[in-house]
Amino acid sequence: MTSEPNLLAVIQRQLGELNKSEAKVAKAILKAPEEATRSSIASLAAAAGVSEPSVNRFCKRFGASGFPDFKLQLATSLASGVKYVSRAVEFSDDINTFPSKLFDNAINALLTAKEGLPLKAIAQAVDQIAQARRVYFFGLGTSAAVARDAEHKFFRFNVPVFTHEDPLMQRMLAASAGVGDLFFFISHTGRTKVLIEAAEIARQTEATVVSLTAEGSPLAEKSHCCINVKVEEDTEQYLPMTSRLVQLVILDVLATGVTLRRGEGFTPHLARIKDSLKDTRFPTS
Amino acid sequence: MTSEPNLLAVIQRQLGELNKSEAKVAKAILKAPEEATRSSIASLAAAAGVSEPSVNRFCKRFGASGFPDFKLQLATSLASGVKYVSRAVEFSDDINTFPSKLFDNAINALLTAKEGLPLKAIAQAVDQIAQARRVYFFGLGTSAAVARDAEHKFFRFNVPVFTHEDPLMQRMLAASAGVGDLFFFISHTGRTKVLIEAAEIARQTEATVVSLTAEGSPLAEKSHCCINVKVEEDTEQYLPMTSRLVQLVILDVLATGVTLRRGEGFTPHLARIKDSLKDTRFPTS
DNA sequence: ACATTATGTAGTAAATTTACAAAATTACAA
DNA sequence: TTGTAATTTTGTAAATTTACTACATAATGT
Repeated sequence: MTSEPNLLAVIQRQLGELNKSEAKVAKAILKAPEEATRSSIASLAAAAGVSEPSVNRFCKRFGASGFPDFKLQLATSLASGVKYVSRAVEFSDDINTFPSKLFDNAINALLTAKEGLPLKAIAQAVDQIAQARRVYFFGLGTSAAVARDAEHKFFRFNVPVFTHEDPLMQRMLAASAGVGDLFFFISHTGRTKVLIEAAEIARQTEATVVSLTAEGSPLAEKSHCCINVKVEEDTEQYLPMTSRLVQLVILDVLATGVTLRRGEGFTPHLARIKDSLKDTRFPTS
Repeated sequence: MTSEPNLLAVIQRQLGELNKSEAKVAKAILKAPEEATRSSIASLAAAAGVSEPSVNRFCKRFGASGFPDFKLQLATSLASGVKYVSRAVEFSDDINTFPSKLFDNAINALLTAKEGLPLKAIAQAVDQIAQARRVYFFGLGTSAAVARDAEHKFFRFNVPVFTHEDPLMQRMLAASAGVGDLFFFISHTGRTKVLIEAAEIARQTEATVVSLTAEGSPLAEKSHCCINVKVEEDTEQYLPMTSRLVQLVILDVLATGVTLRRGEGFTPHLARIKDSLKDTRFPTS
């Protein structure tokens, strides 16, 4: 399978090297690519003002086996290239439009994050968490909720986890850290002063510092291991919505990674925790 | 433009409602989707063991104008890179496979949720939150973290918000509620006893009870307004991962809804809060 | 003016769709 | 239950649309 990233770009680039009728076809496609994927060879030929075989030859020139194959490649190219463009919510939006927009943005953020996952850093973090004697999840503001979620999740893996939203507690805990302690900092911007200070303090001990934050940020620089999240979010104008979703999924990934490392023998332990919750719930009818 | 984001997920979901030969076609496609986009109607019919018109009817059932159009939609759907059907992580997975699986599952959950958004309930909830004198977000376990996130978010809208993870506090607050108070319960299963009890207590006062939980659950029944989340998650075997993501986005939707109701005049207020955080961060270099 | 390349015409093969008939399923009454 | 009518489902065959090939003509360059 050809892994050309964007067929349209390729066509655009080769425009000069094409002969007259091929160029006509190219222009017609570049003008209305979506439409081209839906039209027949006859209608595209008409739109370009050339004959059908010319269109066919054009397709073959670009590596397709024929017109249908070309349409397919074009469609895939359009889908992966355009994706869902993040759309900002406007004041003119109503109940029928803005919820979908927010969902689209969320989905888009996850798609983007998935493509650029820092697998190496993740694997390293999994190792460090699995080996840690104690894990502290620290975050502030929105990231505090993420830290809380992480606590719940990792707790089930028999890892002694702690969370604190209070910056002073975070500092004190960081100061009294030692070998086997792991400090996991969560921050979208990586620029929150008090959090960076706590990381700095932890760094002066023998503890391990891991962070889930923006690449190249002050927080990232203080860390032994940094998991970079690439989420383009206009934090200046809007509240952080999508970044914390990505953070949560990455924490799921880390938790899952730790479980996988433990192997199948660990599942009974999870089942036991599950059972302990049984009596707190009404049974399913 | 058809706004179906993921054709394969739709097919997967409707599998039960299809008749025999349509189901055969569906299975053949789900088994080898990539191949289906490249094959002719004849070969796909052969692969599925049905006649050509059956394949054609199948395509039309899913909103396509015919087989070629269907192939196109399928191709676009595949191009987005999401592996449609939620796939469980296996112990044989490694760092290269399981992170993508988790992301795919998360994306899928959001896609599915987006399709079946209970807009009416959401609009109603927005109304009630906007009118409330005080809003309490209650959740336990994983949902406590979601409640905490909601608190952070709504706080910015000048709505007096409160969260408590302690079931006893939740009961006491519920008991002393009055007109203008709104209790927002968050629970994936809707079957957590102590939470339902708190909802029951709140219901006996003049407060409004809203819940974000499973349809038809005991908690939903106690509520004036229930936002149903349709997330098929094997909570018995795995930990809830995707449901809380959906919950978070829905809370974003609610918060956005409240902002939109307030109108443009409210933006300065948000800007002020934003500014108050300025000094806590290192400036961007 | 010749060779070469480019383009179009017309015919052919293939693929898709439609119309209709047979088969299977369901609903209902005896 | 069992048989029968109504309905739905499925397949066959013909019609139509679509794409491709071979060849002829036109354009271009030498």
